[in-house]
Amino acid sequence: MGTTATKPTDAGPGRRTGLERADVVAAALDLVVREGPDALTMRRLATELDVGAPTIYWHVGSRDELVAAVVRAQAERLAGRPVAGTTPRERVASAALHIYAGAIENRPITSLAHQTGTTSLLLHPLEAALVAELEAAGLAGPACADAARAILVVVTGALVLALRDPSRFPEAYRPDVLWAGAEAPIAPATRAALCAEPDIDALTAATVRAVVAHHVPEEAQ
Amino acid sequence: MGTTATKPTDAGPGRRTGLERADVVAAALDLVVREGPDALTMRRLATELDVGAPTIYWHVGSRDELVAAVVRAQAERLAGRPVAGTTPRERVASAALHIYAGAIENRPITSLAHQTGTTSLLLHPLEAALVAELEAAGLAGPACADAARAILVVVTGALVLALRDPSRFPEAYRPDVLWAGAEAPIAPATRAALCAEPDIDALTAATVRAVVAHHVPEEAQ
DNA sequence: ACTGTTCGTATAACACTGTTACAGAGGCCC
DNA sequence: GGGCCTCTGTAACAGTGTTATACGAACAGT
Repeated sequence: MGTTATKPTDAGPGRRTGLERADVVAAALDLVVREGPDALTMRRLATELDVGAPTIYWHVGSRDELVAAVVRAQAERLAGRPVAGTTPRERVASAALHIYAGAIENRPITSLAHQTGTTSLLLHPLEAALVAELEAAGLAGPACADAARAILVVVTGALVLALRDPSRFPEAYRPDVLWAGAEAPIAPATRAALCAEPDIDALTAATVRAVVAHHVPEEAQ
Repeated sequence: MGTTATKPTDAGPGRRTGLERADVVAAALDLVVREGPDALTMRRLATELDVGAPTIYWHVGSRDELVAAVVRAQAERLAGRPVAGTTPRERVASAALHIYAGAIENRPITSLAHQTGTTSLLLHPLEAALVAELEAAGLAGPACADAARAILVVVTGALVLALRDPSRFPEAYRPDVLWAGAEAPIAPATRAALCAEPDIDALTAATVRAVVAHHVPEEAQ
């Protein structure tokens, strides 16, 4: 009789699930998209994949590495968008705003990148697309790199502003409350404008265009 | 004999330490400055104050509130710096760069603000100083608020860039490695410039000035 | 067919984290 | 004295990232 039958069960130390690193990263990305950055827990992800926690570690090494891989995966998904516009300035601004929009649309992953300090990883494709357009516009070398970085700075700052969640800190520290109670002598109209919720998309677009105009020469005509 | 002598010991549930909320916040700020944002643990802070962990909660409510208070305290420390320059543009740019410099000098707290999404709390004094200078330059209402926010976006983005720590993500994702291996057709000079470590201070100063020039009219003379 | 090595996985634990339930002293007011 | 409020300690809960260990399955060599 089969004392220890060793039946081909699908649970136990020896079973192979055919899991690969890419599968783990994909599942992690999916989990973050579905349930937000805080849901990305090693045990939670392991459960999602019907696997034990150490298996995750075997495949991806550590949580930091996993997050970096997830952010990179998202960055590559964002990279494909076509650039619009006819003049060099329009095309450069378009490249910048596309990635901004893509990051906004996928809030959870962008937040994850922020929390872990990997924003620059997420935005790397933006830099690449920018560099391509900037070189097409005639820039090269350090001038080109500086222009790309300046635009990147604006997009990064805009993302921080757009993704901030005032519900996380206490009532008294909400921006509008802060402005309403500021003792500095501010004109009433200005104070009201500061208390109101900003139109971040418009602000971003205008600021990006200003910085682009500062670096990209106007088209010769 | 004193069976339960209740000697005036300085340990036990009933003792008063004279601790106040402000002390807790100050100790937390000090701890972060000395040992970095990750050292700010409720138990660690409690040990630092020679007190039990629940005492911290009694005074500050939760970690989120504590962090917000710490960031606010740092923000107020940053607010005092005098603004330099004679023309309105110079003065506005000076106010922005002062806070940028202050945030850079206190990396740990700035990182803490970043990780917890309270950057806008840290930068609020910047906004206030900016608004004062912008109004002095003749701006008011929405135009003034937009200008302040645009400049704030640049400073925020610059801080993210300046504080990123490449040692946190794996070798293959370091910016220079990424650029060296990018398959896009980039001119060699540009590629070299992208691989090099950027001069973030100079980049920030130039970008701030560009955005300031976009919002603040040139001085009538 | 037998071995031995490598791969991939599970169980169980460690050292943490934020947070809270509870109890109990000390001071205050009546 | 009694009662209340303030503050504090002990102990725990549920959760985190991570690792030591063991163990089965697949493959390689003879």
